[in-house]
Amino acid sequence: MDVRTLCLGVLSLGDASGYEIKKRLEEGFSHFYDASFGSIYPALNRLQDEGLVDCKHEAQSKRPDKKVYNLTTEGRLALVRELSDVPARDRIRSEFLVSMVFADLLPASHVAKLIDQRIAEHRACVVDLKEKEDTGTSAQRFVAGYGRAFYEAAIAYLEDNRHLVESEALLAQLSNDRADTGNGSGRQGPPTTH
Amino acid sequence: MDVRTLCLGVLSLGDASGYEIKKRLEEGFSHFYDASFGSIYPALNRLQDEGLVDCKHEAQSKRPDKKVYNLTTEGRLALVRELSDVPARDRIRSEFLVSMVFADLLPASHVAKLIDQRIAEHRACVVDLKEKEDTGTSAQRFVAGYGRAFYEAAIAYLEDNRHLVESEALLAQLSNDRADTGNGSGRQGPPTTH
DNA sequence: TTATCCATGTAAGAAGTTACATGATTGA
DNA sequence: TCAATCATGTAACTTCTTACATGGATAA
Repeated sequence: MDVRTLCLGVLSLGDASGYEIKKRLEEGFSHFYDASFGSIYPALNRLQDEGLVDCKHEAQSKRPDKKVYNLTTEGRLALVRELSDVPARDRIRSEFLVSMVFADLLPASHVAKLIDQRIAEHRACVVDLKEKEDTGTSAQRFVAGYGRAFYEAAIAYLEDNRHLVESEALLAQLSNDRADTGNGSGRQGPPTTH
Repeated sequence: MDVRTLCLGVLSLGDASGYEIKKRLEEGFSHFYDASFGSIYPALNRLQDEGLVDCKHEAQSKRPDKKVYNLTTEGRLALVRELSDVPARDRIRSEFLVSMVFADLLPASHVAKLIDQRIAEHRACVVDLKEKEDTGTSAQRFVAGYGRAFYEAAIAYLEDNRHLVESEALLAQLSNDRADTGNGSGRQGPPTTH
């Protein structure tokens, strides 16, 4: 799944310019996909070369022409073909979770702050998604609800279990404080693997 | 957060070769990060050039030398510095959710199959993570639990709400069947934006 | 006998981001 | 006056993946 397919998808919901496609992605997809202008504009030009989209120029005063794209029949077929493929597994890159794995290398207060921030962000996402559950197609509401279910579960988990990483970080710190003559690490040696 | 930092992180849990780093990432991080050999080996060489890791060659019969890396003091500092940065937002690429947004372009049976598969995959993940909650550091168990909370919430949501996309797909199909004289799309025109 | 594990590495290519160029309009 | 919105586009760069090269050992 690449930016091209994403553009086709957005266009299947209504004609749009590159600029508008970006906006609609931000509104409807930002929780699980995004794309920059630097990838959208070249993608649209290529889609047009390949006959998957059509484009009408709308002259504007003192601004570049607005190029409003629409799906061709071929484009719609290409989209359906793409969506019919078995979807690749979700790819998640979470720096937050990486930080949590290594929480005992960080000051306990920092870990607490990271978790506070994360909970606040997730609460904001819940509010955002609640609004979206009142708009769009049934499918869009379904996806918004899915997102909300995730954020709410994450908030509950973090609140219930944060002590696990916060107390560990605290212990590691104490151990570091005592270990001024040590190797600079309060951690135990490597876990015996195998 | 890049592969380099990930390598430093894994090494903070114990010395390892590039090959072993890959294995440990698969075991402990695969749900929210991954890396291929093609990125790990060059990363380790660069880290060594920069003095962030050290390396001992272990001769092996009939195989390339095993290069066992360990963090230097500088490397440990670099890791802590990296983890202390405000983490970037999670990046999630979910082809599954994209397919769900456009569910009404697909046959209802296909949508049902996608959801069945997804639920099965998530159940497998839950089993996998439950095991991990019995091993590793407290922080690793915390992260495994976080993952499990997510998958369980996702399963529950999909089971409770799948009818929203499945019936929509069915309706769209019926509408398509009737619209043989139309524009090839059973969809309504673009939603009025603004 | 076929596949998987071990073990490292390179090169080509894909796909994207960031930063820039251009520039009027509008709201705080 | 400063930032944001609208509007498209290019070029340099980063980062990662995929595929390949090499090849013995071991398990199904």
